[in-house]
Amino acid sequence: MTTISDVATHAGVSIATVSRALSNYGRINPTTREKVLTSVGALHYSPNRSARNLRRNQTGVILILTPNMTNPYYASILTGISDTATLHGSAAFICNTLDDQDRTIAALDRLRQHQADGAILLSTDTDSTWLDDYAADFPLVLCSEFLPGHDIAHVSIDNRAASCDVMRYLLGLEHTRIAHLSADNTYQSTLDRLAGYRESLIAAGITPVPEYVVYGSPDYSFSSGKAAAQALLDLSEPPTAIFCISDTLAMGAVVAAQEAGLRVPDDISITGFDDVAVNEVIRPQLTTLAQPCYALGVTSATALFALIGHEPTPLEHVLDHHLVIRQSSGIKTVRV
Amino acid sequence: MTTISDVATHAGVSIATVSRALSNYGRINPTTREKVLTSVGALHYSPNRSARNLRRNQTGVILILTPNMTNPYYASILTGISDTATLHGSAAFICNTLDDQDRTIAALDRLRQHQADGAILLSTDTDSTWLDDYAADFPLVLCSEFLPGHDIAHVSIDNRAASCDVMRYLLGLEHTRIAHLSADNTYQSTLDRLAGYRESLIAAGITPVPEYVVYGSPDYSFSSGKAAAQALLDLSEPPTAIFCISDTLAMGAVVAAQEAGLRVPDDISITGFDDVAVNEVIRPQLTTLAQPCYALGVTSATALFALIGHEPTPLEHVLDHHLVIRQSSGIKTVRV
DNA sequence: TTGTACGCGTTATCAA
DNA sequence: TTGATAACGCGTACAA
Repeated sequence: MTTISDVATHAGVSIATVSRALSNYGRINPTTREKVLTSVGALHYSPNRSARNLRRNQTGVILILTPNMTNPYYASILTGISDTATLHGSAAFICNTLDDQDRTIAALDRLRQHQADGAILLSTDTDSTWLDDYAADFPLVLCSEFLPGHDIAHVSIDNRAASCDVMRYLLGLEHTRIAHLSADNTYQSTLDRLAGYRESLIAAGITPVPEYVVYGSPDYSFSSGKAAAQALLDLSEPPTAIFCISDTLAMGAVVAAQEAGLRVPDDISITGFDDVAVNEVIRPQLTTLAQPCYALGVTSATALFALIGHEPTPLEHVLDHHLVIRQSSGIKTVRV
Repeated sequence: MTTISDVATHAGVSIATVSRALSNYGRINPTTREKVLTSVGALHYSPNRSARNLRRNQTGVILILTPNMTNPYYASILTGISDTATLHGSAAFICNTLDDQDRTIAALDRLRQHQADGAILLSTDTDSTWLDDYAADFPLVLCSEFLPGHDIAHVSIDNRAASCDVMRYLLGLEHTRIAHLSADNTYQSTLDRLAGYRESLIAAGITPVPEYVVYGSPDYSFSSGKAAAQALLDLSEPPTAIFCISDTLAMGAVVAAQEAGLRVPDDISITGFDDVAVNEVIRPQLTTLAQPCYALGVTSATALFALIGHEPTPLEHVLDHHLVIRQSSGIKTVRV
């Protein structure tokens, strides 16, 4: 293990000089600096981060907590965060929490242990009130999801408005029997999308049908989407459009419709949410509400570094969304 | 920031006693121990990892380097690694390298900087000879891919044998015009699968047709698979079966075939590789060669911790694979 | 059984 | 412009 004093000896200077040469702190003779850097190269020296962190009381590391890597929705967000971290001279390390509270807490405890400067959470159930304790003491940003009424910084789209956009589109296609394929979790986004759905129906003068609201699994699995959609199609008066709150659920709905002998979008319209990359794989291609994933990542990380640097930053960041119209939706046709 | 001496003061003992109470080092009076633990709880004390790491010269962190999070193939591997790390009292942090050499090197430099005890690489191009330098100095394990002829620990299946299994299956279905949809990278797995394909043809007395070997993008993208498959279907004598070296490529091939008006598997058989979870989404469901992803992760992590602890561990771990027969393949039928 | 004191490798203050 | 030196918080010989 080569240390700073090895370099000092090799270069014939003091450790203070080596440190200065490396961190550009204070004035230093360019010639000395060169000499030091040569020694650094010759000895393959890298500063010991533990020692540096101990002294500086900061780590140059941020943590990203994600419930599952399977969800393609996170891919661009993670890239956005990583890129921004690099720009700030930090590393972004991802922790796979698998939606397990013990793992989540274990990861967040790394903050208390001075092993990371801050953390970004990629999913937050609305009952995670214990988060307040961490947010009070450490830089924390919630990405995509957040806890209303809590003073924790968060970045997301306006899910209610986005939901209304989807509904405006479907209503414009003359659909009146519109179902909502939600998920069995308490994410704020889930609640907001449901609220937007209900509001839009009422605003259009349509009485919401309770049977038209069904739920997939908490993690939006394909099979749960398929099952929930099948239940809808088995109704005596099935919907002519299904508004799904994730692309994976929508894929399940598409397959359910096809297996029921229905053509998408001729017989039934199906829309997704998020616009994940896998969408290109499924046929028909999904009409979906696109989230600005990369920007969500960048914005979250930027806010986090502001918190870390004790710079002012708003508690709430709302990013723009847009509807992407593809093949899985169309104007309502009369059944033969 | 509460430190060990705060706890010592609060408990009315010395810092040595606090340290002993926490790390179970040496003899300590149970009563004193209780007293200390009470103070620890009251003060919400957590040891400063930087200080501890500096002193112990180890971090309790391993790094996982992954080229892209989009690839569902990695999901179970990552879980296997994380679970094993937890068992060893370590945390597994994931670095998104995006297949970028600078990012990869930056991540690996964390080892030299004493910010991680070891690393697992989830993809390795065969020209990454600079890896030897790191492997010589630090615990390193290659998962799924490896560099033949280099002394770096690795865990994978026998790709050549797996390829032969796929071919034996297709040949048993009486296919003779079998194409190979490979990828434009130099992964050892890619080369091995191609070798198994060629060998099997020759062993079956079939002369390999150069036009039947086509290439998708280095990262196995859906669209590249679709394009490559289209080229195959445009041949004057198109294949009756396409052996793809990834599920994503196979999905592309399926769509290409369908758009060309072919039925899968009636008109053409298509097989994938890996058996990633998204497979349940695509119809027809893919026949594919399943890799033991979770076990690959567990085995890699176990080997890494052996290296970290200077325990003996074989350089090469070969895990079992198996063929999963689903809907995308069938017996060769005569075209009408 | 407990406490004192040194050192891990840095950074940063202060004096030269 | 440089060097000596005191922290940073913890673990652990060694002494008590």
